[in-house]
Amino acid sequence: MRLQRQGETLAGQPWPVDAAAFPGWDGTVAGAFALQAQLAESLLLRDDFRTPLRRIAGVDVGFEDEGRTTRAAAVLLDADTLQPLTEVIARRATTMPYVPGLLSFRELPAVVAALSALPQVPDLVVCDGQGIAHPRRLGIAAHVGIATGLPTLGAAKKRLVGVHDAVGPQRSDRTPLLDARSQEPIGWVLRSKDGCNPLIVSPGHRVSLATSVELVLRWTRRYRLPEPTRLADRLASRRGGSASPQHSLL
DNA sequence: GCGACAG
DNA sequence: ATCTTGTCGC
Repeated sequence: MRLQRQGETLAGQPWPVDAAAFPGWDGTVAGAFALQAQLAESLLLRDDFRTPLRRIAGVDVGFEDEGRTTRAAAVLLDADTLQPLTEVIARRATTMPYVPGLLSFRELPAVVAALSALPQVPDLVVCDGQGIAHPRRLGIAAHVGIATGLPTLGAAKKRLVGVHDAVGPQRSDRTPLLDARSQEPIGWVLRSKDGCNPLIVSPGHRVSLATSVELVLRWTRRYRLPEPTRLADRLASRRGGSASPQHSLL
């Protein structure tokens, strides 16, 4: 990789801009950083969702054609039984490369398309990735929340930023994820299953720090990932599992 | 300058 | 994320 001047991207040129999804973005890294910081100011970090929750959704992304096509899967499930009600898939041409910290610029368009294809609006959305546990507090879960207005939270398999103590070995054991500089809490490191690596949980939009972990724990059954994200992950990654409604659109 | 770095 | 077999452990 070669040098990079101000206003340019890693490839030396601005990326194609999706005006609808990223209003005002100039396609540069600097512009993306500024947009993230600005959007993060609109995040509501208090519980502001329908109770009791009835239908929740899980979203995840996979790729086809050696990465040329982005495939987003959204699964709507009953908030109590966690049984899948509907599954949809949306495809979009991939426009951006993966850049740590800019994941939403690559996956958001397809994710929003998939959520829009659901027959009913979910009360809360679980995303595969960070919420506010991000350099500028706008991980994909937070961005999806701002873009759709829906309550969201992120359940990531790995840490992007933040520091934390060791986590206990038992399911439900957790430790706060803190901003390395301010020491402010930005999420949790949660042992969702015995013997498995912990999850990094953080609120996205309209969900509090305290509630984000409780919900992820409540929605995690016999696997490491919470059901919403686990099911969406299976769909997006072209894997199967058990029988369930397959309302594929697109 | 040297690592770290969601999916 | 994706390419992929076997293998160790609950």
